[in-house]
Amino acid sequence: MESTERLRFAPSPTGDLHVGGARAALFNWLYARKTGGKFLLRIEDTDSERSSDIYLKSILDSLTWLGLNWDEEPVRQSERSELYRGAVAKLLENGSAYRCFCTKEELEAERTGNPAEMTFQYSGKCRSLSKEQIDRNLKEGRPFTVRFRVSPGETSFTDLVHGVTTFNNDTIGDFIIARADGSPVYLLGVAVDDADMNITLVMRGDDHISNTPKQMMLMNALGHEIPRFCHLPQVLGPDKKKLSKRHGAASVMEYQNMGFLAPALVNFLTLLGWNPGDDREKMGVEELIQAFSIEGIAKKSGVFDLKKLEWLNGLYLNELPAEEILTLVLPRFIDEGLIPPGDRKEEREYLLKIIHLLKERCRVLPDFVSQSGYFFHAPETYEEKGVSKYFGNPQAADLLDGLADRIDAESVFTEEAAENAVRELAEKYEANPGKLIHATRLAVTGVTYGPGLFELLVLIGKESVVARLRAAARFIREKK
RNA sequence: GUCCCCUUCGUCUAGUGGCCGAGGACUCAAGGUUUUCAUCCUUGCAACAGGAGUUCGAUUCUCCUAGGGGACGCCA
Repeated sequence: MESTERLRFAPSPTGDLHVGGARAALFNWLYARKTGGKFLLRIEDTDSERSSDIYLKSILDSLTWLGLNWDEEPVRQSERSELYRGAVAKLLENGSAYRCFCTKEELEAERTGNPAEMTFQYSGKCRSLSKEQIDRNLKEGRPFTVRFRVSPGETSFTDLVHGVTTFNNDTIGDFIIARADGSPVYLLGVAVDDADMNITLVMRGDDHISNTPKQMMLMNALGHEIPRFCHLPQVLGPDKKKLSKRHGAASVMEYQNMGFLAPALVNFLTLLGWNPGDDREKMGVEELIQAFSIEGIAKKSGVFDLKKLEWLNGLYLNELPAEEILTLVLPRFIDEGLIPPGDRKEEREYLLKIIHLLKERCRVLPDFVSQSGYFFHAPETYEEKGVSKYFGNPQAADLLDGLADRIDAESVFTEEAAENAVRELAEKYEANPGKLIHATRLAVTGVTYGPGLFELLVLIGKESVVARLRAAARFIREKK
């Protein structure tokens, strides 16, 4: 059962965990868990300008929230500069790399030199500098970067989802592997670390396909074994462009805030670009691990369909015990000022009852808050289309007042009592019980939809119900 | 511009030469259930990018075209 498979997710802490990144992490994790291998984390923070620990923490928090636990201490590239320096020295020594003294300005000129061509490939100007020239430049203290010397030929690999992919090396310019300040650039870090961490399978977004030959060249030059590669399709926005903030929410944290459940997001993200081979849609994490396979990964990039996520989330929400929902929504009720801060037993019990009534009507967490205002205060307005439908009848005011009196006289206010009260009253006035039910709902909640009326009334309580019925009756009379 | 990748309903997808007059799911529409809404159930709308081949037979194989995406940085 124990396998030697080692996978990694390598985020760079320059922002919150992106949905696309999360999906890549998830696939790596699923495969590792499926095969009994290891899921490792590597923090690619070689760009000190843009990296920050705040984002690092945010990314780790999101991974944890999703349930993607990692196996070894995360590797931080910013802490391993000696390793990269050694690799650069080795490459310089064996002739695989060379110093490039071109300034940024010179390179810029090279680029804009032939705008029609748009070919951003380094000319190779410093490729064959003589030893004397190099020594002279060094002595003068001229800054330099280190470039990899791409040799002719072609580089090809068998991608686990795309099959054999081949690149002509002529189309790959000599690329920089170390900056003027000596720090390593992404390509070098990846090659060195994937080897050092004994990664057996590199699984990442397919926007990295064209980086693959470069990394292979580096690993070859360094004498490392080449891992297998598996490139995942991209996650797109509705406009078919890479998912980004423009599309609304692009980070895991935003979806968390929007009230989605982690298992629902995990389920949804797995199904985006992968399928079990049968018609299953709702799959728990264990089930996903069981069913996951590289063969099921799609080549085509997929559009993130928020509607489907909401549907799936609704399914998960529906089967979540009310107690757990309570823990999740309590802060939201407090934020909305519906209940005072703190966690008192009385409020918990009240909320629990509300959750029971609302549960199957909600798709995301905020729905619980937005649909339950009337459990805390009398409606301020009445839904317009309901008013014309149920409050238009001149008899309506009398009915509501009558119901208020009837309920007020009730000693124990139960669902049965409430139902009897409504039905008896309707009979007395020779009115349609359905009509009275609707009018009562509107009077008490202000809206025309919601949970069963009688359970609703009991939960709101006799006193409030009576007051609201009378207020509505007054509203109807004043309206005329 | 060069290179790489991709192309089945609006969206996620099944389909690996005949089982496809293309299946499922989300969305949408209609109906049923429900005191309302939601749930649930039923039904419906809706796709093989185009063109050449190969073959007795192409959604499935090959080529071309078109379209989309990605990469090309002292970012990752």
